[in-house]
Amino acid sequence: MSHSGHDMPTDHTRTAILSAAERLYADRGFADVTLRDIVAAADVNLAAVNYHFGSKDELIAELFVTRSLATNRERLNELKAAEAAGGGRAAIDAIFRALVGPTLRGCLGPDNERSAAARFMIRASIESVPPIRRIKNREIDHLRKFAAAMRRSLPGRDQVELYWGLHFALAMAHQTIRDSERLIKLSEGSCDLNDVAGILDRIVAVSVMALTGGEAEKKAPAKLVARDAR
Amino acid sequence: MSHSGHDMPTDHTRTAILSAAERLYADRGFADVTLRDIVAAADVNLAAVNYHFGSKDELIAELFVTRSLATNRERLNELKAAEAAGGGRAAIDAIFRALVGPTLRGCLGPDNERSAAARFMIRASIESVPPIRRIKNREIDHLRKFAAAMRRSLPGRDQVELYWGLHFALAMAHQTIRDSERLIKLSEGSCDLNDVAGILDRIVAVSVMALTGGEAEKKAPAKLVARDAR
DNA sequence: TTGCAATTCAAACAGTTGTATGAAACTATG
DNA sequence: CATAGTTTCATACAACTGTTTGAATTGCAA
Repeated sequence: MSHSGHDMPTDHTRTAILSAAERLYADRGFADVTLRDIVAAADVNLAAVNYHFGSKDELIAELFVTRSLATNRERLNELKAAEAAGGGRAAIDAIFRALVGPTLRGCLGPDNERSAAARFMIRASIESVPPIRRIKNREIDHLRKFAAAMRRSLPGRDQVELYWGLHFALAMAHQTIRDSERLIKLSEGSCDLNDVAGILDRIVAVSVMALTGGEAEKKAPAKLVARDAR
Repeated sequence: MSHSGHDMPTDHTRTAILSAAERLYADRGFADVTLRDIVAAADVNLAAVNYHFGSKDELIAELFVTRSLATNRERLNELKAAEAAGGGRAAIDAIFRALVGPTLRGCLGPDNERSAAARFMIRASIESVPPIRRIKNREIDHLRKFAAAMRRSLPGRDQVELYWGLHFALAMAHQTIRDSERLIKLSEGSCDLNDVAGILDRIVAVSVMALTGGEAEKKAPAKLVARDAR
């Protein structure tokens, strides 16, 4: 069989390249990972990359598209669930949780398979390499769905405030993943980066406060100050 | 004259290389800027880089060290001023302002000279290139001074909370600089990235809230919700 | 001017990159 | 078995990287 060759049940070489490339890119960034590094890690021939993917850029693009769709699906699932539970209007903290939870759990969690995938996405969001830049415009449309959910959740708020809240939530989550090393060194280990649920609570709580401001927090989204004692 | 050659009054070639490199690195990142790009922009000979700096890495290192010292000095000046004004204990919002203000103004402000310098520093904090990685450990010591100031400002707080506050403040500032384009696109221009003072107020206000939690905000650090109408 | 060091320059260097090639090895059908 | 199609492999290629070289050019002092 395999006349067209894009869905062989066990396309060993292809998947070996994909997972090796994802892990290497996640660990060392796009800049200093060469095709020869990838094929060495995957234990396949150099020409296999161009044979199966056409070019290095197309390999990166396929990696990014796959993971991007998976992450977006996961986030939207959480969002839909939250909106269904709230009868069309999700609580604002649930929206933030759906937005940053999947990536945060993926990057900081113990599962190493997911970790490579999530860290790859963080790399992709930072190091702007051409094949990814071309695709990444779709992410705006994805975020717009969260902005819409926030509008439904807090209909009174100025939209600008909502955008800033979204922006800050993503900022805190991404920086925590990207630069966790600095936080650990700075705090000399007293900030526990393994407590993913705690970190998620913390980021969500600050994001909610950024929106609800000094007002009485109506929904008691998370126990912020009581959290640190862990 | 010029026997040792490190302080010629008008070392045209050297400074031309430095400023061209800084601008290119700031705009396009370290990955895809070659020495030939730099010398073309600076309008000097290719060999000049190795003659004046020894190697590409040493050029990057000099650029980073210079800007890093300048930024740190600027931040510490603001911090000292705030602590002096408060009699040894700066207000927490003033500490945050000293921490993220210089970079934020430098990157988002209208001044193009400073802009290249500040955006270069952001690049350096993201794309981890070897010559910079070796130096960047000192930044921890620099941040420690701000952690100490925060401890003096809020002596009751758990230190872990302070570290997270510091971390989140930097996260919001950096992401705002790095990914301002996405925020503009997402908000369809309704988030005004030219209002640097407003953005600074906003980041400081959220950072303070992250620390002071749901309690009554004792110092009314900034008018958060009233800001957006501009 | 002469002489000498500092600087600039064009050219070439060795190494690495992504990609292409054509022969070999494999796979499964006739 | 034979044969056609797919996949692998070693190897070569052209382009580009940072760096070096040695000859020109400059600038200034004696």
